Amino acid sequence: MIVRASQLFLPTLRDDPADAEAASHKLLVRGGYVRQVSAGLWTYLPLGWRVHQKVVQIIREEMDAIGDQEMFAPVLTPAELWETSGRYDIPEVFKLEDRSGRRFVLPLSHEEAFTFHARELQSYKQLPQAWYHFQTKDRDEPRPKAGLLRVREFVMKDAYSFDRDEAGLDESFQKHGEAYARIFERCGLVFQRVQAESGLMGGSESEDFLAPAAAGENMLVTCENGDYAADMDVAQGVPRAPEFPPSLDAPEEIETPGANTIEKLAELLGIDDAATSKAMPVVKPDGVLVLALVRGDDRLSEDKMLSALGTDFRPATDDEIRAAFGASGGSLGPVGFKGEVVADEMLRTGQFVAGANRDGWHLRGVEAGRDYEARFADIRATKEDDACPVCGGKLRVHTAIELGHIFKLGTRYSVPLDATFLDEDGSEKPLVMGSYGIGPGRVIAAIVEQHHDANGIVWPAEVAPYDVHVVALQGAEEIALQAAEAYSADGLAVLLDDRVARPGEKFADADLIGAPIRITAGKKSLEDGKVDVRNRASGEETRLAVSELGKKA
RNA sequence: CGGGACGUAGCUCAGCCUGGUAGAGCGCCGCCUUUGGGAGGCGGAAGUCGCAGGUUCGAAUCCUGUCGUCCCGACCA
Repeated sequence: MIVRASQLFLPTLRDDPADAEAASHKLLVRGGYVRQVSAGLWTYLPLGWRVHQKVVQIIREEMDAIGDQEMFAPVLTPAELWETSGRYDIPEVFKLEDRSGRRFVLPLSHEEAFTFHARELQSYKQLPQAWYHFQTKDRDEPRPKAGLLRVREFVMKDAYSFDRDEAGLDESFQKHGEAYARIFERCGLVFQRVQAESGLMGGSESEDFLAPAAAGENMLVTCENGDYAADMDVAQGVPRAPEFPPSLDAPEEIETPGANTIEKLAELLGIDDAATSKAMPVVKPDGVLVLALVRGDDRLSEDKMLSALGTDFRPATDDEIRAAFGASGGSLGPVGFKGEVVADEMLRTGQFVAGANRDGWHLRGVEAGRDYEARFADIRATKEDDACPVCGGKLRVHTAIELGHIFKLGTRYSVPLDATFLDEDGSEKPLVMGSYGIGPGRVIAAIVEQHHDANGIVWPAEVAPYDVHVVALQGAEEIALQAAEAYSADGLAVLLDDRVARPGEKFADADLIGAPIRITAGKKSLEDGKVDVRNRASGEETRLAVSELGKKA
């Protein structure tokens, strides 16, 4: 196939768009791949849609390879299904009505619709089943960002598996995880498969596929030795051991004027900040105040705290703090606090400096169990330079893009939507479900984040919009066309730049667009019948006769 | 939803502080010249300065409101 640039809607831009910061955002807009319609709403222009279709095709092939069946469910979904599943009141759900007032939602994923169809599964003999589709998802995101990375409407490949039991689900889950790894490998991505936070809506277990990238929204923790990777929200790094001062038989009050941060406190007392504790009062939805306690050099992980409490929470207000402790933030501690204390595991042993619940005073020698009672849980956030829980190596933290997420849903949807089957023993059981999602648009953004240079995009071969970009310089149009035809005859997609433009402009656009191979036909070609073949990624260039071109070159 | 920034030509921006005939570069159209890394010349088209009020003889400029976009945070099946 040969496409002529002179006929193509390919609006490349010389300048970065003013509102872009992420590399993928800038380059996809500049390269004429996508355009923004409104916040979080994007049109794929011809080149962008070609890349999207390539990613879709890779996903389709790998899903089909594990036996998943492609189908297609509507976007518009009756509200009742969502009320039944309990997801109708999620703030991100777009809601609308038809002319007679019947209510609908625009799904943020299709669990309800697919579970609705799974009601037609009746016997264990039909199981397992796995179905998928590529369909538009709408989400009323509070803050779309970074071009294609977080949008309000996008195509998602979402798959749903239906098994008779947990063992079957484990198998389906594993199969999909392996297919996902193959998909991202074929897309040329560097990624990590990690345990993820299941979230309030999810089931029992979930895993993320994270691609390290400068513009990511997730935090990926990896070991320098490559034997540990986890999402920051659930990572269990091992912090260094504190240098404790000599132990005391009982806590001792000490005046610490102005020391309202851990930094100032450690400096004032001349101690290791890891030998202090930090108190953070939080309030549960029922109004009960709980004291979260972590080591002075640690930060509270809100996700872990959420799991430990089993409920949402918010920071306490200054008034609430004063009422409960008789002191202000900066001098708070667990000793004497009449309420629940959730302390990080790191505070289980040792004596720490803690706030005295008296402004300007602290206690040293505070020991859990002796001086206060606490429920222990892992509530500290893992941080850079923590030790790897597997090998003790150093942990590194990177920003990363969530490429895909696979969930064990269990019976989260089959029970409320009454999707059951008859098992071998004649008993009626709910289907055991998994769900598996990939956003091709986000995959594209991640590829660009990982594959670009100062001049533009450097597409991995399997997802490039065109395999070959032929630059026809003035006078060499005929030989350029021959070169294009040589590749096209081998089944490759060719972009032929036949525009009336100067060489520099064509080269710059070719670099920006990022096809793997660039062919240049110029006046030298008229003399020797050869063209320049340039590798976009390496910059290597060779001269070949037109007769030598094609897949082999 | 909290904090911040920005809305002027297709794009990137200046002008606003200190009110007085709307600007530049790139792009676009025509002609000429040039042609292996975003050339040059001449001529031309193109903006109700986001929108609505207000102040003023006069508002892109000052004030108020509102909408939009981006960034940080919260949120994120």
